[in-house]
Amino acid sequence: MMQDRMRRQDRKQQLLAIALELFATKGFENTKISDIVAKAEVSQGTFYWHFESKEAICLEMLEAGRVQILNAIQIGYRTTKVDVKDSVVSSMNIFEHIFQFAEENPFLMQIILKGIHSQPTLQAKVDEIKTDMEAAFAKNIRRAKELHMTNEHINPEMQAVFVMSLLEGVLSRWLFKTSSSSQVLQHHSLQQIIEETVKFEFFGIFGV
Amino acid sequence: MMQDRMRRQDRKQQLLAIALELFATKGFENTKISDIVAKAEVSQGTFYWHFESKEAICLEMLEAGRVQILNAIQIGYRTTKVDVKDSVVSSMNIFEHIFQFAEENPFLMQIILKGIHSQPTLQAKVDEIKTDMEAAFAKNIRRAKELHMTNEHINPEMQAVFVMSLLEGVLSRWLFKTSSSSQVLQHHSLQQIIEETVKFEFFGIFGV
DNA sequence: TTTAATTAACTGATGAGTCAGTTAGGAGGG
DNA sequence: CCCTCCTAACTGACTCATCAGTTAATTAAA
Repeated sequence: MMQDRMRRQDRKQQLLAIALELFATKGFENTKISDIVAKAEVSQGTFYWHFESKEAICLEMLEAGRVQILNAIQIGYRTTKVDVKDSVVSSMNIFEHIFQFAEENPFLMQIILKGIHSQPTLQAKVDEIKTDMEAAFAKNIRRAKELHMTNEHINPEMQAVFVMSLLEGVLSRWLFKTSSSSQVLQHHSLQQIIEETVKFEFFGIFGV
Repeated sequence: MMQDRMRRQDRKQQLLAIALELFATKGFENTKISDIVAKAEVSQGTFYWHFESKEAICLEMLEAGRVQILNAIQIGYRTTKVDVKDSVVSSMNIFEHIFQFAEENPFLMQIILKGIHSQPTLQAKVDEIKTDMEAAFAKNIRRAKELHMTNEHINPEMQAVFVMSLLEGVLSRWLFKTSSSSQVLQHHSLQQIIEETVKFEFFGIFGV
């Protein structure tokens, strides 16, 4: 038929976008190349003209996502903190940016949060992204410690693990609204969720 | 060959144990029925005499695991709390029991933490287990609130989300030692990890 | 002699990746 | 402005390995 021939990059982007959506909604294993090409209305050969393999397209979109996410976090960090209040505000900013990013890129975030445990190479890439995010948090906490805004005895790397865990858990439950688990977050606005999470991050269960 | 014919339950348990290990280490998708029966040194037909399908064996072992986990949590709860200190100690107990359980049942915990996102039915079962765990946490926090040991304004269900997120994150990083991500926990004893986590749970980043 | 437990060879669907051929559309020459 | 010619982009039917699940025959034990 060949009614709409595209420029190389356009078709590639189209296939990447479709694959991203299908991988996120149906899962990597349950997405056939034939599903992707059907949605793009091209033949299977076209897919393999643009991409080496099923793994290759996934790796490419994860790498693109990694860059985007780190960028979103960096933006959130652009605040000079001098006291506890600033620190809380800064943390809120980061969470807000990440949640906003997740809202704009739900498919990417779903893939990262679920992982692709059946494919070691792909899971390694997912882990790389998570590690990068955690490192960004650690850096921020280290800075807060240097400014004597936290307890002297804390280990920033360990606190980063806690913060990252918190983020992953809350983001998952917020993003996978369909899931039967944890309807709690449905009754709260995004702003409330972020506020409560950051409050917990700083003051724990006993609150302020 | 038929050198060792077993009683029904014995063979079933053997296959369940082997499947559990393989599903945890190689993943559900990457484990063939032929892998399972090879390790058990029986033929493929034997597998299907004991189990309806690959999904069925997995569902059965998840249900068995669910019962065990909830039991482990209940044990941890057997403390009467009257003040903040008791509450912290109780929380430590629960975490200790769960970590101990995870140490004794690493394969089960690995499956639950990773999820089986490619199989909706199985993932639903995993979600069920997580929801049950979260509900157990919520119950404990609700009790603490009733005893006026927490801020009046907290939402126990939401706090449970935070605690569960914390647990999932820390447990994953502790259990998947091989993973390149988060070497931090390697430098700490289990006791230290639990202590730090519970401290964060109650007092947040600013510590005591 | 019955039946619970097992075997080994089989089927059938599935889906990633291949390949020989086809066509749109732009570059360059006349 | 038209006519080649080239090749990037594309087609669709094909291959081939893989693996969940089946079945008819066989055997240990009660």
